[in-house]
Amino acid sequence: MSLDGQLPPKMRLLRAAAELLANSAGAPVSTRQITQLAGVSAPTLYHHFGDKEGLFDAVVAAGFEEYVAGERDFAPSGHPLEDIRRMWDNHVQFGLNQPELYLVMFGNIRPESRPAIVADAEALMEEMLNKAAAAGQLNVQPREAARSILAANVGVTLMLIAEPASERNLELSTMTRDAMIFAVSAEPASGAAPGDAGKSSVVVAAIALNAALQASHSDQLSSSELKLFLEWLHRISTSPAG
Amino acid sequence: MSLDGQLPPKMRLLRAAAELLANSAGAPVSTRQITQLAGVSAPTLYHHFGDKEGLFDAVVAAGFEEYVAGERDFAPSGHPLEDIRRMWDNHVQFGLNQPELYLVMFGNIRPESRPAIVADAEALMEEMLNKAAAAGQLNVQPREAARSILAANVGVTLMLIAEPASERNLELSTMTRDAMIFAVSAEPASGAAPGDAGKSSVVVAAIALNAALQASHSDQLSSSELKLFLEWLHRISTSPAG
DNA sequence: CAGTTCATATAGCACTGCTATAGGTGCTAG
DNA sequence: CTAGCACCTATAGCAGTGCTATATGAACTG
Repeated sequence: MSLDGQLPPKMRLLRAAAELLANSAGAPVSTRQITQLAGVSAPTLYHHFGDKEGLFDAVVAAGFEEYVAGERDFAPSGHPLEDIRRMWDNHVQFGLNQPELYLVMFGNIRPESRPAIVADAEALMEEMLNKAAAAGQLNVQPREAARSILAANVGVTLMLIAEPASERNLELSTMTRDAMIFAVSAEPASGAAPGDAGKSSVVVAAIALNAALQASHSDQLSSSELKLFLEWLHRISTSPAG
Repeated sequence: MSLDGQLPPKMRLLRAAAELLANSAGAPVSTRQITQLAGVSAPTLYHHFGDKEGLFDAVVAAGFEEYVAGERDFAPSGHPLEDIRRMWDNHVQFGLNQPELYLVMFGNIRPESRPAIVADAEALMEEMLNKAAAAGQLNVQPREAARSILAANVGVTLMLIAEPASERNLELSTMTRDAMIFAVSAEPASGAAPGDAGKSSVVVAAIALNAALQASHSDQLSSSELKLFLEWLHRISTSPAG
C-alpha cells in the first residue's frame, strides 16, 4: 500500500507523515514507515526535509495553516467578543478532530523548539481582540488578553483530548471560555455598578483609543509625538488603581 | 560518573532517570544512559520496571507525590479562595522548576496513557473548592470549577514553559488565575448589582448546602431520601436561569 | 545440604534515525 | 548531438535504540 497519484515525492512524504501521525495513537512514527508508505527511499526524506523533525515541522506548519484558515472563515460578525467565542470553539474542535497533530503542536512545546506556532496563534487571537478593544469592550491590553485566553484554550483542549472520547463533556470548554471572556471584557451591556470589579471607564476608553490609534495610522501627530502619546496611553490603561 | 551510595539498584535507576530527564532539554533519554549512570546493566531496568515507560511512570509518580505534598503544605488558611490562588501559583512554580518532568506529566496526555494524574490533580483542586462551596463562595459545582481551573492552570504553565526563561512574565499566570477564580466565585464582598452576571443567591446557597451535606454525612435522612434531595439540589444549582 | 526464588550480568536481536556514495534524470551551452 | 551541470533518488550500511533469551550468583527455606 503506497500513496500513488503522481504527486512529487515531497508531497507524498508530507501526506504519508500526516496520515501515519494521525493514526499513530501516540506511538512513535518511524521514518521507514513514512518512506515506505510514500513509496520513496530513505535519503529522499533527508534531501527534502533535512531531518525527521524537519518533516514533522512541515506537517505541523501545514496543519497550522489549516487551523488559521478555519479561524479566518468565521471572522467577521461585527461582534468581536462573539467572534472570540467562535475562535475558541474552533480551536477546541480542531484539537479534537486531529488530536495527534494538536499534541505535536501544543503538547510538546519547549522553549528551544516550537514557540513560533504559539506566537502565531497569539497574534491571530490578538488581532481579533484589537477589534474588541477598539469597540471599548476590553478591560486589559489586547496582547495580554490574547495570551491569557489562548493559554486557557490550549489547556482546555488538552484536557478534553486526554479524556476518552465517550466521556468528553464540552461544558468544560464553554464554561472556561465564558469565564475568560467575561474576565477580560468591559462591563457587559447592562450598566453595572461602577464600584465593580471591572476597571473604570477611563481605563476602558484609554485601551479603546490605544487600539483605534494603532489600527488607523493617523497622521495628525508626528511619529515621535505618536510614540510618546501611545506610551502615556499605555501607562494609563495599565494603571493598577483603575 | 555513577550514582553511588549503596542505595538499592531500583532507587538508583529512579534517580538516574529523574536526573537525566531533568537535564535532557527535550532530547530523548536512552535506557543505556540511565543504566550506565545508575551503575547497573540493562536487564535490571526491565526486571524492576518492566518497561522504559514503566520507569518513566514511576518517575512521574514520584514527581506527582512531591507536587501533592507541596500543595498540601499551603492548604489551611481559612480563606478557601485564597488557598486556591496559592494552589495555582504552586502548580505553576512546580512546572517552571521541573519543566521536563511537567511536560511528561501534562504535555503528553493521551486518553489511553495517563489521565490518572489529571484525575488526581482535579481531585486535589476539587477538595479545596468544596470548602469554598460550603462557605457559600462558589458559583458552580466544585467538580466543574476544579476541572476548569485546572485546565487553565495547565495551559498557562505550558505556555510559560514554552517561553524562554528570560522573557517569562508571570502576569499571564496571575491574570488568568484571578479571571478563573473570579468567574467561579459568588459575587465578591462588595454587594454587586443583582442583575449582574453572577448567579442568584439561591443558587449559591444551594451549592453551599450541597457541599456541606456531602461533606458531613448527615443521618437525618435515609440514604434514598438523601439521594433524591441531592438530586433536587443539583438541579437547582445548575439551573441555567439562576 | 538441596531447592527455590530473587536479582543481576553477558550477549545479541530487530529496529531506529541518519549518511557516504553512486547513479540516474532533466536542463542549458557549444 | 554531446558535454557539463545541478538536481533528485536509490543501495548499502553505521552507530545507537528498546528489549530479551539465557545464564550466574546470592539469599532464603526445608
